Amino acid sequence: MKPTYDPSAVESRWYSVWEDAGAFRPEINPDGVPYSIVIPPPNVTGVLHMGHALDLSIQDALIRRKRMQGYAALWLPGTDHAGIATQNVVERELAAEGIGRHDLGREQFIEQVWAWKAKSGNRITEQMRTMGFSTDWTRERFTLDEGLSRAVRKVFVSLFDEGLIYRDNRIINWCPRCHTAISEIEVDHEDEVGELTHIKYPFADGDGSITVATTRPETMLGDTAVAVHPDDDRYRDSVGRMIRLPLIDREIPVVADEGVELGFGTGAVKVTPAHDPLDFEIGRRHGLDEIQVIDTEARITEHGGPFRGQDRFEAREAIRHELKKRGFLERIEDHHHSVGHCSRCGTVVEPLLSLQWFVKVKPLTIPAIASVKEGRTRFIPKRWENNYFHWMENLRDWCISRQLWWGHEIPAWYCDDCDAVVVAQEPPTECPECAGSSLKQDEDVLDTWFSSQLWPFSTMGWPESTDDLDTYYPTSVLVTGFDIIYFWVARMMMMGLHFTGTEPFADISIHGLIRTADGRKMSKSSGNALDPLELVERYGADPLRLALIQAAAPGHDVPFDEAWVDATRRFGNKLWNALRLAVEHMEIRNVPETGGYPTKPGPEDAWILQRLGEVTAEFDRLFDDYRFSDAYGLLYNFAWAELFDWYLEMAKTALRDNDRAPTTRVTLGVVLRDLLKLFAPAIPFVTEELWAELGDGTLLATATWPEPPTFSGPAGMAVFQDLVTRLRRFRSEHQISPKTPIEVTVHDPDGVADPWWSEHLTDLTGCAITYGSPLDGGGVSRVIAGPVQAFIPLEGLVDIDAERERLKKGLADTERELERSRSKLTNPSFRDRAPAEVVAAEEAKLAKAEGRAAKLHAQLDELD
RNA sequence: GGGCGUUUAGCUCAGUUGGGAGAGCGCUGCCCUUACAAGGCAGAGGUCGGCGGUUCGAGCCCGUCAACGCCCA
Repeated sequence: MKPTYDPSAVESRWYSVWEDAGAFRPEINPDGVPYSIVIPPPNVTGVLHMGHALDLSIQDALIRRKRMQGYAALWLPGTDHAGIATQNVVERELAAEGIGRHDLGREQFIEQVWAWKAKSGNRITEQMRTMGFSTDWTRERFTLDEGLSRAVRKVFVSLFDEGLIYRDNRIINWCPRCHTAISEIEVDHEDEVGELTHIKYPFADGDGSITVATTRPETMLGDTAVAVHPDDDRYRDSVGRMIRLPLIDREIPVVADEGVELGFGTGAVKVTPAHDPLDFEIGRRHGLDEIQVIDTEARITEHGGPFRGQDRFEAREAIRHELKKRGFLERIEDHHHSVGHCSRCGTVVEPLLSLQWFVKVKPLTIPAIASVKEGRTRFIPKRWENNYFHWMENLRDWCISRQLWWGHEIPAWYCDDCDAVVVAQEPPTECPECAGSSLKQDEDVLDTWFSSQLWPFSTMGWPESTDDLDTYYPTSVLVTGFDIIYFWVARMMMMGLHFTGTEPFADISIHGLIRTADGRKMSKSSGNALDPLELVERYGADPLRLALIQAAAPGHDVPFDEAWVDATRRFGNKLWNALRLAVEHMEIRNVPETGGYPTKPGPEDAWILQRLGEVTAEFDRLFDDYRFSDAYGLLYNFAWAELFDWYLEMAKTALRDNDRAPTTRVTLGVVLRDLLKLFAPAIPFVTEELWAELGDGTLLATATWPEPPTFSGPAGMAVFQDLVTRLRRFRSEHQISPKTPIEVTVHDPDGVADPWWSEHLTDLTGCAITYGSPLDGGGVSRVIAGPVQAFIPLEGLVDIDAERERLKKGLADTERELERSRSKLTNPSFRDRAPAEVVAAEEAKLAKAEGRAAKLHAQLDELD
């Protein structure tokens, strides 16, 4: 074994071994209880980012542990087709060659996208392999696979037949750069300082005017009314009068509508039904014309008169200028408001009146809300369910059609002869209304989320009735970031319940976002994003995984500091060397994969075995509660602070004794084995490599989960450790070199010290130990550990005054403890009301402190 | 405006049945002890945001104020 841990050497070796062994397939545990997770499918265009790394590290830990526990554990991988993102990527590549997608035509363009996917689409899955994630690649899925596409068509048609999908003219969010409609939640609202333009709208009869305020003066071209609140006294007399729209000279009415916000601007608002959702509703209520003045390129249409052809922002300035020139502009003031941007490309979204397909979501939300309310699916941490409820309860219909080419084509056909709309899973040959054969399919595709909302069951074969669907659906847990609870989790709940009659997952484990060390959001554009693969190169995949898992408290954001990866890599080195000590210097090899615990462990062996049992139980409890960071924190500290710092050192001593060596060797073997097993779900590579050195030739990835039997360690262990620490501190405080021998007489009136102590004490503290009566005299001091005292002749070692100071400091500390205990115990209501065991514990504490104080007093007297 | 969250050691954060505050990094002193100097040993450092309340007892429960953050409108 190399003297230092080299992650890259270790990590290149194991992935193919595991895969070849079929370790990632649930069939490896043919009799196991099913346990399943579907991966949140990353974009096929994407590369692995820190968020994926965290999300997948958690899932891998879950699935690897369950696999070791004997479950038929399925972790199903795959990617989604990411409609807009992928189309953008390919269009950009073509643009570099001077080709637009319309030059190619739809069919050829789609071929290009598939070619691109074949070439670069597996990048993220390669990265997943580098990270060591144990997904079952034989079940890999893609949202555009034939089976998943069939599921999409089936769902679309069913929802249409049930009246839950409809086509209508409504205001949608249009991205003028991506040239498609997007849904509400694909719009990012950002607060911006804009300008509120106050415009004078004169009455048509020439008698006075009404002032409206708007952040978007360019939309006035499409105004078809001015609206005021019916309760607004200021405008009571204006309602019903006509206004002559400036610049356009159209006559429009003043209407009263409760949708007008009383406090905003002047209380009178211009109404542009074709370009604002609220105005649209007002328009429908009052039968107003809907005049589209901005087109899909965000340019002014022919209805915009002189401004026709101008970009919307250009037109805004031009219109302001013209209004001012003609005396209609009253004033412009700064105004904070929120502006919608396309979450994909950042372009300001344009609300447009447009004919699109929608899902009527309200009926679907009801069972999805009930599932969580009634606990059939639970969020972890629980508080995230509030966000879920809030969103579900305020959900508006979902615009699902996208004006893209890459995606699932909408299974709707329009008859040229009779205007019938045919929605069907397979292309119809003739129109069911008029029997005409001239049918044209809808040109749009569906929102990518429409297919990924089916992911937990479409990947398992639905709508076919497959073995996988029977066995692994519903899934056990969904692990994801809170940022896609709306996009994905909520919709999977609705669809799962509606189409399979069951919740798609029992638990939803929510983790936070990875942020930069100073708490900011990582983003490609600001250049502050850490690349997980680069971190893997520098520190190793295992250290990155462990750092992520340990840093991520449930549901909280993680300000990620690279220093953590460095720390976990150093832990890896520590682990490496602990195993190297055992294997190479203690010749512990061929440890059996399971069992093998010693029947008659020595006292130090029994101690570490007891701790192993306690830590394993606690680890399992934390892990089962999805508290991964706590679970691995516990294990990390057990390994380093107890096993390595104490037991390994004690084992060196025990191994010199031929009588004790065999059980110590056995103990060390099984404890290290179980430690490797417990760590394996988080750091699979290095643990597998170390097991190859320590073990019996089996694979750790498919080994059984540890269940150590109960052991009972020596009662005096805590006192022993306390004594060791205090003797070391004595050295440290007096600056006595470790090489300077110290003769210590240990006095043990209560008989807590076992014979095994002395050799360990010598090795751990460098003190020569004799048991005996207290040493008297001024030249002697002592170290006190519980009932045990160690007497140390000071001659030639330490200065008496320095020792007096040390003792006084100890006495002061003890007296503070005494004071605290006494004040509690003298309080009668404490004795009355606190549980008996708490009172007893406090009394024991007091007695201990009193004994310690008395000994310190005695010692100080003797020194004087 | 509504909802959620955060405020604990110099920094970043844990702390789920209320019973004497923890980790990583950083810092101080000593030590190259043949597994590991990517290390060992010992240590310093906290009025757990402020105020009030419940309780024998509050980082933890309740109220209130303040600062910061996220989501939604």
